[in-house]
Amino acid sequence: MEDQEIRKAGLKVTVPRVKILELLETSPERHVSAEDVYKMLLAAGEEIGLATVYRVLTQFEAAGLVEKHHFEDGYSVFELNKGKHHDHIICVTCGRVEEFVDETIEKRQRIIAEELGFQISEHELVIYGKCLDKNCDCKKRGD
Amino acid sequence: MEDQEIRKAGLKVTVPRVKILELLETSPERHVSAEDVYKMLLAAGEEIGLATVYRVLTQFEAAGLVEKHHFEDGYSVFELNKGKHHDHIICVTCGRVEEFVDETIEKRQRIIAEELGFQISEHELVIYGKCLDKNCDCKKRGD
DNA sequence: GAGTGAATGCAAAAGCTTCTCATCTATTGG
DNA sequence: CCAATAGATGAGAAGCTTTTGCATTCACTC
Repeated sequence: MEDQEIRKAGLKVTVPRVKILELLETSPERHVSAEDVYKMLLAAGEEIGLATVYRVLTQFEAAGLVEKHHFEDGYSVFELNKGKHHDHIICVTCGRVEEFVDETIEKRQRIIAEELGFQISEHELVIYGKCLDKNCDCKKRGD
Repeated sequence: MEDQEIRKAGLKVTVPRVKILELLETSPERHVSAEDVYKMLLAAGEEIGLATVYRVLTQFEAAGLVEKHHFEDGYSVFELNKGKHHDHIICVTCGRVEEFVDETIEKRQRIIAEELGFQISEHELVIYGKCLDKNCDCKKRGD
């Protein structure tokens, strides 16, 4: 299970690494900060230091197991790498994050980069807006 | 000149504000960090505190005079608001920033937001890549 | 030109993230 | 199964960017 992925990444299979990977795979919220992970581990009764959480997430990122994003709040969020690229749309009211992929946008980006003489290594598109879903928690709470 | 814009923003016309706005208008690099601004002011012989630079830039942003962006390096960069929205492509080698606008991408974003039930307030698209321009400083330096 | 509310500078503090280092642990070979 | 060792961890210190508190100074109004 998780052990193999960690081993494949060239890392020793340790309790913190297994627990963090497990947590990323089972968390209801895919996009979590290091602090979130730390708190969830504490809540689950795991004694794992915040520094370790940062180290492990960084290693997982280097190994391609997770992706790191910089949304507008100043801290980073991590998510399990599902293998397929996608962009994000975030509700400025409730913070809900939705993912999407649009081949038209992807294609235009490649064309633009070429026109400007760049060789794309990656890109990050984030749309901010208000989610209009009546059933969203932020509507029920009225914030 | 600058005085009017500052006054229009509902702010008193002070030396720090005028100097910072001047600097943003004349700087060869459009995208600057607070630290950059601070250092440029020092270099120009101005005695303006870093805290003031942050405060002024934040006020300018609130007033719509400048825009703040979060690229991948952990700190924020500011640029003069020219009025028309644009996205960025950044060279991961030399840090050069180019701006672009693509109506196709803009349109797709509006459609995606609508489909997902969001009302767009803003968005940020950043493409990272290597610039292939032989004349770019980063090529000449060979980094 | 005086009065007042806002702006500034400095230092301290606050977030997030990384580093240091002593201690502990997973892995390997015997 | 155990010892040796390279690597991992935890706790706190430190680093960076950004914000805040407060006494002082300044811009605008009358």
